[in-house]
Amino acid sequence: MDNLQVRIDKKKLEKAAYVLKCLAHPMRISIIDLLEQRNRLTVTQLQEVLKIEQSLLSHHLINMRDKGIVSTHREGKYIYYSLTDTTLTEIINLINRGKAF
Amino acid sequence: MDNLQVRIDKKKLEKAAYVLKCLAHPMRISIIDLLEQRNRLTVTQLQEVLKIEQSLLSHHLINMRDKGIVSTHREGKYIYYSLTDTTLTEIINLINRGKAF
DNA sequence: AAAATATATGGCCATGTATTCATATATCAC
DNA sequence: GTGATATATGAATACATGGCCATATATTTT
Repeated sequence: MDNLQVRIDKKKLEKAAYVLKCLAHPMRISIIDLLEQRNRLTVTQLQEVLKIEQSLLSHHLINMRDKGIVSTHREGKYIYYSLTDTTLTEIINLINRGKAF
Repeated sequence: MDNLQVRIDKKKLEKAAYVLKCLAHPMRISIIDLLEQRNRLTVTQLQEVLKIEQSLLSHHLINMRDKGIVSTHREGKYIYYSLTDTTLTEIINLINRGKAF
């Protein structure tokens, strides 16, 4: 009568941890919040709001892109970033309400 | 006309990142999944299912407790762990569906 | 009280992450 | 093409984290 087990398979656990690791940073949460409001933003636009160094922002964005959280689209000299998955904003919204946060 | 800004205050951003960091690990996600199923479990019970070294599990649990994700209750020689916030399981459920994961 | 069981703690090491700085590349304006 | 702007990259460093081992503490059992 002890059929307790983890219901999420190993691959999914690892992917989830991998992506969550990416959410787990104030600046990246901010980026998600901003992209939720505007759908797409350039690095410069993000930089203006976040007031951080260009290369640091770039590192964060590329980190997020590598993990599939955001996608990019070039238009001339600008590169637009946008969210790939609304799940992310739902998570952020949950966090905004949860008492553990 | 550029009233774009981060809608989450700094304190909350930091707390959220802090807690998310804790979710961002396969073993800890597993622990949350198990606690969702049984409400409360001892370290030994978790250990049996997870099949990991005792001290490692203890480190993870204490990490989670420090971050307010789980709470403990001693009964004799056993210590029961349980989730403090259903938000966490909602997040795990979202992850299980989100395409980014 | 001694032994057994359950859990926590602390040191160590390897690895991962965040940040900064300097530099590279791509595109645009002239 | 030159210079300016937008973005990425890579090295260096500091710091955090995960895992392992040995040991400590608390409680129960004998």
